[in-house]
Amino acid sequence: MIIDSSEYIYGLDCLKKHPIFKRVDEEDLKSLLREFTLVKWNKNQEFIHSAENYRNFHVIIKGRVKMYQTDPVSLREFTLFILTKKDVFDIVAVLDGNKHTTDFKALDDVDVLCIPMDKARQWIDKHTEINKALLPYLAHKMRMLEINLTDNVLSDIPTRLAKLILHNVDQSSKKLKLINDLSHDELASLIGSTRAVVNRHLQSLKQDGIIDTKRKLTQVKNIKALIHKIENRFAQ
Amino acid sequence: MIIDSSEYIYGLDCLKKHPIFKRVDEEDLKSLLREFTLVKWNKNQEFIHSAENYRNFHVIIKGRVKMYQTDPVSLREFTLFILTKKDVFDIVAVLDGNKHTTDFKALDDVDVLCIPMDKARQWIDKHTEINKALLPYLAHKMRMLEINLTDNVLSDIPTRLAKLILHNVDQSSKKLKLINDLSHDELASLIGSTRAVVNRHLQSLKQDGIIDTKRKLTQVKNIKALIHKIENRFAQ
DNA sequence: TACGGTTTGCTACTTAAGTAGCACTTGTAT
DNA sequence: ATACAAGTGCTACTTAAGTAGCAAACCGTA
Repeated sequence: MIIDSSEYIYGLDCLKKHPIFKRVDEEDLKSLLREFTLVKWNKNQEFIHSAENYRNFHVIIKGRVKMYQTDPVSLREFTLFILTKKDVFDIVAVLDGNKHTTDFKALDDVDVLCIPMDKARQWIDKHTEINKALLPYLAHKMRMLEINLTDNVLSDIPTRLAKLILHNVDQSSKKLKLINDLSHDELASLIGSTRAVVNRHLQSLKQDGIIDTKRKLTQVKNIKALIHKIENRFAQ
Repeated sequence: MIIDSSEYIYGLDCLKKHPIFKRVDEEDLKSLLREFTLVKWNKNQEFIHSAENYRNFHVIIKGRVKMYQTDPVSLREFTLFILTKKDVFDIVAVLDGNKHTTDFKALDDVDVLCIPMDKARQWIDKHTEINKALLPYLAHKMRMLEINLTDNVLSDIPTRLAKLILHNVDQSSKKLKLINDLSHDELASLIGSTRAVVNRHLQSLKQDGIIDTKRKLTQVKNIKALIHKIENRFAQ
């Protein structure tokens, strides 16, 4: 990236505010930024793990990226994370050096800062102070994955769906964030189910007055009832 | 821990060979070891996350510890990891400082090195070189969790069970390790199912000549057929 | 405004996972 | 040696998840 270009200034501004990078010495940050490229992805663009251009490390500046895996037998997809502004990927592949069998897809028009894996690895190796920020970040992701795992393995589909919605309600505005405009197919992929089944249970939530749905838009009307549904699975 | 006690020598020996601690300067390691206590847990002893004595960080020296979560509604348990020699826990709680809703249970008689969470945190903060070993360790666990998640959410139970067995076959000896002597209840907890269902499918694997089971002992007889079962779920 | 692709809503059907219950076996402690 | 707890094998039953297929609604755009 060329110094003092508009991209450079945009990128530097983002990294300075970034929870992982903000404690890095500014000169080191600038040297790192020179290695980055600013890349724009179109909505719905996909990045399959077997592809060549895959071996990069990314910092999301704008938009959502879903990280998912596909079951080779059933061909069904499961979304591990919806990554957004301030997320980085794929940090696991950077750290252990192995190829990840994970695919990525842009859910919006996306801006990412992009750097080859081995350069990222070298930089981390030299600037070990970054580890202090990386470890809590990774720990947080790990914890989310554990919750995801337990919820999705032990609960039935209506409960998984209710939990998915509850976890994505903004506490203050009471509106859905991050997943509000996803299709039923995408929602199904988040809870390991299928379009038809998700639709079935969304209808049921709608009938109970708990949510309101329009095309690609879900809103919560009654959070208390939603929580009650999760906590009293057997009493319905 | 008292310097040069038999416990101390045992502990130092373990840490020196430990993938996470072996690169730490020996004097630093000794100072750390003085803060540790060697604790022995009996087989089947449980550690519930709400309990007080829970706020420690541990290094496993001997035996297996299962890390699991319980669904508060169905009361069914799901095993996230079977931790063993050279594993540490709970590193996530150390790193992000939040309480973990995870429980632990000793599957064998277990020896652990034990240190209060906040002391572990302080020590990591001072000796940042440990992060270089911690990050790949955490990344590896994360990757295992992702595989666990995708497998257990997208596959049917016979496939989950077959994958569980396959992932735990020792490539050279062809014998099951880590899970060979677990009850059907414990196996069920590893794939998010129930005892009766696991038993049903184990019988079917047995009838197909793929495995051989005795009380608390499972052996694989035909790995190729096991793999075939996983890859051809629909052609049976 | 007409077209095609995507998304949604719904019905009917199939199948596998979960549940309950019981008898039998095995290991361990007394 | 006996009693008891834990683990296993099995039957019958219930229910919810997945599948297939179709029609209507919606959106962008030619």
